[in-house]
Amino acid sequence: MPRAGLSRAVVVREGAAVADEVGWDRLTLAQVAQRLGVRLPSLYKHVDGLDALRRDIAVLAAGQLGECLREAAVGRSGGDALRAVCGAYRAYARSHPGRYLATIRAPEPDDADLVAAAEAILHTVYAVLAAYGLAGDDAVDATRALRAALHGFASLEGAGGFGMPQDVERSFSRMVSGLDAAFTSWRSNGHPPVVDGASSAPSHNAVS
Amino acid sequence: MPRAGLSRAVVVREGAAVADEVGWDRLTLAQVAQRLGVRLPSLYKHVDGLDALRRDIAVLAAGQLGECLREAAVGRSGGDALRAVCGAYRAYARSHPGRYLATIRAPEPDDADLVAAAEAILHTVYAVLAAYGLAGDDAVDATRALRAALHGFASLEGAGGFGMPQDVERSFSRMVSGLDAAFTSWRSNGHPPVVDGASSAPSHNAVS
DNA sequence: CTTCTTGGCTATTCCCATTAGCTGTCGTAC
DNA sequence: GTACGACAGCTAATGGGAATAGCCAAGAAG
Repeated sequence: MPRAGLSRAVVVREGAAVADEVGWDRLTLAQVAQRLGVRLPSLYKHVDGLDALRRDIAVLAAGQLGECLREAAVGRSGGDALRAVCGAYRAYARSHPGRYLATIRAPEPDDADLVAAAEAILHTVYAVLAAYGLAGDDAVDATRALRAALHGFASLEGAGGFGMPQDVERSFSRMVSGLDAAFTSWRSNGHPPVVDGASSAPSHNAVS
Repeated sequence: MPRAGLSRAVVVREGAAVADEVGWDRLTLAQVAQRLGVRLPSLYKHVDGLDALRRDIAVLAAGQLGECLREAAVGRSGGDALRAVCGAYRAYARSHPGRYLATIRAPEPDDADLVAAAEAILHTVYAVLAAYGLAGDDAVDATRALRAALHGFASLEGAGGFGMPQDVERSFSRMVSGLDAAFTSWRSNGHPPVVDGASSAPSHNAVS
């Protein structure tokens, strides 16, 4: 019975690799064990089951993503920084699709490590937005819009949702330009309430 | 052995309900069968397994979402229509979280029904964008940005990603206003390439 | 060398998806 | 009204993954 030299870090790293290759939702302990040349139950000596492994991968990924964003932002500001951060975000999502999806799940409030990693990302984003003169509630709204646009783009791209032949790079570049323009004139006035679909007209179809 | 009166439509409807309640990724044939008062293998008389059920739910959901968007857009134009459509999109995602996620997966090109449902949605979006004078490649880019923003917002909201106390309604309204402004001045010039995170600086961390 | 810790193992249980084959039911033809 | 055939739902069985319990040897500590 030669020792395999496992550790939590090794298992998590391999789990992240598996997630990137087969997809976040198809991540399986069996696959991780096989690739480590070990029987499945052995993993339980290092990780508390599949859910715990997912959480650990999320911590790893959030840390890596945060580091990528920080490196992209450093030394730049304004639209320059925004472009760099957006590009780094998309690059990470493309190169590590499994890890990337791991970063989306909201952390449990009592999960200190994951919360810290998420806050590091937020910190970089706030720094970028500060160059636009945004702070407080304005910054919160802008951050949400930025995250939505970036995550939506990365997520749809990863799911193969951009089927049309037009250049995806250009679409992304234009979206980022739109964000830049929006943040440049990001004032709190004149935002009429959005009409809710359900109340805008009686529904004839079977949506319950 | 009293007949349960099942049919493909009934199974798919119940599957959609289960997906909304327990989550798209936790959808299980066993749960659907139990709620229909039937043994699991009986479902195979109406549906070709779990993957096929997921596809059928996707068709159902895409049709419903498309109908909601169409109803929201009818009789409006410009920013008015944009607001209504965005609101309807988010309302659907909130009220049917499981079905909603089903609509994201890109349809197989040979899946006529699903492609048709997706194109119906696209048709409504194009109609809205036409009021901004957008067509051709401009419309494609704008559509991608719109879908990214809407999907990202809905997805993050559904995942509990907006943890801060600030009003989410207002954040959404402001994002839609940003889209409106962006589409109003959506010209094809002056979009410098986005800097890729990996090439912007040597990476010190272990991202592979 | 002895001892204790512990990493990896086998064995087992449970749950879900899937397939094979049986049987009772219901619509239909006569 | 009865016989028949299609078929809906069933039981049984297989395979795979997650998780737990308990064994046993490797390797460090003394």
